Amino acid sequence: MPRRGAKKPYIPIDCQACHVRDVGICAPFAGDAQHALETFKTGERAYPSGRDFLVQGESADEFFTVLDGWAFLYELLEDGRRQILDFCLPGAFLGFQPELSAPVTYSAQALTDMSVCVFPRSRVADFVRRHPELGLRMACVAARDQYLAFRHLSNVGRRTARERVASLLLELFFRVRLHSPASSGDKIVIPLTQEHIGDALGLTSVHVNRTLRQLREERLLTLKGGSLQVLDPDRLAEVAGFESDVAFLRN
Amino acid sequence: MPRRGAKKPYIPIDCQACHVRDVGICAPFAGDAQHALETFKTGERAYPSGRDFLVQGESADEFFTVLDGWAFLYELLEDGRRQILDFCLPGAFLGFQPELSAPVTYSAQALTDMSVCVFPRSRVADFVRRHPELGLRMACVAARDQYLAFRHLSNVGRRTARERVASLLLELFFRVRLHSPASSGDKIVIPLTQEHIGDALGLTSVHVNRTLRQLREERLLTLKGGSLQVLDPDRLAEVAGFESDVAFLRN
DNA sequence: CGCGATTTTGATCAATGTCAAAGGTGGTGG
DNA sequence: CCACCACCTTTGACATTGATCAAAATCGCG
Repeated sequence: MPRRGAKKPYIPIDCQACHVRDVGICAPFAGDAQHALETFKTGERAYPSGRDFLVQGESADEFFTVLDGWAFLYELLEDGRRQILDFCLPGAFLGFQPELSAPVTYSAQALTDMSVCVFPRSRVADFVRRHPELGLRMACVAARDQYLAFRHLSNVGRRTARERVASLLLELFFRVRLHSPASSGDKIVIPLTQEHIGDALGLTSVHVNRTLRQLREERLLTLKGGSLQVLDPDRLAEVAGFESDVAFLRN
Repeated sequence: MPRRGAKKPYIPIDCQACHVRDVGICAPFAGDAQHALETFKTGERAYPSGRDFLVQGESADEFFTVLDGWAFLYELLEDGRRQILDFCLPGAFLGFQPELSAPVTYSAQALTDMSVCVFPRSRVADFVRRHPELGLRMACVAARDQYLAFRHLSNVGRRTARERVASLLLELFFRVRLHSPASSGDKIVIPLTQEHIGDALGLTSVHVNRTLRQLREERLLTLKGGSLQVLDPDRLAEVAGFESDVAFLRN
């Protein structure tokens, strides 16, 4: 159980300079409207790798946009089994709850050192009243997250281990390349252990390992030391059972 | 593959009389604000049991609130495997998309004869601008749906067949009793086949059957002819691995 | 009464989990 | 620079869950 400690101090920064300003929750405030957003956000904050910055059942009075680094959302069963629900990359919006004042329904842990943009729950209703675009935008972002959760559910419920692993890695491959301008190569950095992959896919890390070996032996991909290399994207997509649509790409 | 045909004619009705007016998307318009909603909704519509009223990949220019009856959302893999994503009861809001003009990302099928309230996508942005509460509300409802999808994912990814079946049936038991005022007894109507249950839980209908037999033999529940009787809610909750929280109840 | 859909059951099989141990790897302190 | 440690990966042997295939029983309904 990773330590949880005092919150890092806030580091206010202006939205104009933000590299995820056109993405997620912030997209509707392009250009001149951006100073409005600055009145809403509380500031920025950094979390070290491994930190649980949201804990299932505890109350939180803020939500976040990821600025840098990776995180993941997860649920823990009583006996310790863990299900990873989603991987969060820069631009992801998280911590928003069905009831604004209710405790959080999932936990979130930093996978790398990361920084987030912090918004106060207490002022969201008021802010949305003055900027209705934000409300609609949050609904759209939530709908997209639902879509991703549904895809994830289909993977876990109806696909084989092989298909699941191929599907997750390919999806992450595309998502990362979308965000990193230096996205040319067939290699990305992916800060996951095989245990993370297993917990996301409903598999044992041991079985993930065997599956990865198989995919490696077929020269489809390489996963080693936090670096994923996709050798044959087309054939991998076939294994993953992707239909033509790669629509989940945008963020 | 169920038939899909001409749309049923619209049946406009006033919101004051609506029995789900305090629920889902409509909740913020309680009382006098309700006539505003009436200017937004297009009308009502009926679908017969078995009808696919949303089809993955097709475009739709409307979204819905369920008024009566059950539906389910699902995804189909190329080879016919089906994953049921969610069961929709009266009050459920569905069909809203990450991009307002994009095609639907899942299919929806009526489980019983049902009626829905229809909203036009084309006017939502405009309406939200005039009624910001709706935007926030949609975001909250979407967040709740995400919570349910996450629970579902944890069930499928990290629980045994026995736990999954217990968990799904207990959840539906509570959800139904919440909505039907005559919710006293230990018996509810549940229009699912064992195949539906399997497709929701990532199991074979054969295995669902064996699991149900086991639960029946332990005098935990009875599922027969569309009627679910929960004989021992507490012990069933234990099997399902529910923590104390039954927070997912509200709609 | 008869038909199609669903449920039930048995026999067998395949995918994935469990347990255990042996390599690797990177980081830290001496 | 080395030794050690914690954590991760890899592999093997074996156990178990749930899938598959097939057939019978049952049910709802026209």
